[in-house]
Amino acid sequence: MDGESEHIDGRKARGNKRRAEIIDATLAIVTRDGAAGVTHRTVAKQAGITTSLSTYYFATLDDLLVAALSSVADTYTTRIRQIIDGPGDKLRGLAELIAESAGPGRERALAERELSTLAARRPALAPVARRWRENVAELAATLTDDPEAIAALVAASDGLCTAILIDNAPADTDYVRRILTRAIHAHRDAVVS
Amino acid sequence: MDGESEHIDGRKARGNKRRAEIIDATLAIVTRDGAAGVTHRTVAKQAGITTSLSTYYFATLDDLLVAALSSVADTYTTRIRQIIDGPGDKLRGLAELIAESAGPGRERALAERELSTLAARRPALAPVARRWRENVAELAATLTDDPEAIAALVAASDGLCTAILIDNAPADTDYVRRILTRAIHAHRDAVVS
DNA sequence: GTACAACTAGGACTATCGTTCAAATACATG
DNA sequence: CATGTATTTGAACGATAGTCCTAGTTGTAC
Repeated sequence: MDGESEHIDGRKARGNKRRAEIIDATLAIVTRDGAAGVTHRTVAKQAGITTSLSTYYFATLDDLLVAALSSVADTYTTRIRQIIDGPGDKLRGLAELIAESAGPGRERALAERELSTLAARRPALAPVARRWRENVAELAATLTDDPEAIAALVAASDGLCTAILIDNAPADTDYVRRILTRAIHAHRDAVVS
Repeated sequence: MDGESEHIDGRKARGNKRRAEIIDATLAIVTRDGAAGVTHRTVAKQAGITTSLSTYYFATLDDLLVAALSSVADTYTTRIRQIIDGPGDKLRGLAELIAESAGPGRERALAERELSTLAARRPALAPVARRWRENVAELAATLTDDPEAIAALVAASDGLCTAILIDNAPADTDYVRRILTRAIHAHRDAVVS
């Protein structure tokens, strides 16, 4: 709550490596057992360290969850920014990113969703959880000026991820791209009715 | 797993009232503290009963969570079916339902999302969690034959709920309806590019 | 080397968890 | 009333949780 919370985050150089290890272990746990499985003990065992060492770097479990969610969000932010700044078909890039949730990226996407849901309860997680949506919105903003089209694309992206994760929906890139396109490019005539 | 699991579910008439009370208490807990806050003890205290009575009706915590999620899903199923069978503008009805997530229905929608996310881990919850999407798809099927349009509407509905719950996005009914319309009614020309 | 801060280990304290159990109570049926 | 079943209680067991504490180790600046 107060300024004292930094005295743990800002250790020295060597400690940051440990921090990263602990965060990775946390994500492995979220991946395998869900956010509910994250405890100082399980994380420590996963990381091959003692329990107290985990509390040394993350005084409370919340600190640890915030750090883990931030790490996942950073990964997605980087990926989307590559798509935005890249030369190719941005919608297709986004579609590929989404479609990954069905394959190798499933566990990571699941972890992200789990932590995002957690964010609805813990204010500290909220701003981090919002980043994914903001990034997609930014990508959409390069394709259209219509704010509703942007909102539609963000909603479609999120809904498609859910469909893939929860519903095991088909995750063909072209298919995903067509649905994304549908959201962002709608004729005015069609919208009226 | 075996047939023995029914010997608790199918008590007598009086017991079903208790069951309903316990489920309501569970939803109240999920609403207030999230799914992680659901324990036999917290539920029992919320319901004003003893802990062992909660285990009497729901032998395991999973049983209780399944029952709670089923209860929420039933509510939504009923609402959507009213919209489908009703006379009015179905898309508007859906938009109203979604927009409710910002107001009085927020807690309930949050509970549903929380339990749905849980479903990704617990197979017992998965079929129940799928119902909401199937219902929306059924509604969409009354408006179009295009399977991609149906998928797009389901994705948009889900994404809009998320936006409202996590992002505190605007929840104006007309606004929501316009975005839904955009998903289901897209011109072929627009889709191409 | 000495001193000081960063880091690590191991254990302990208290709390709460899921679940079980034997005993009590309520209720219906005879 | 008697009897059996459904319901309810209160307590308990073993397991695990978050967090804290003390002592030991490592690394670095002087």
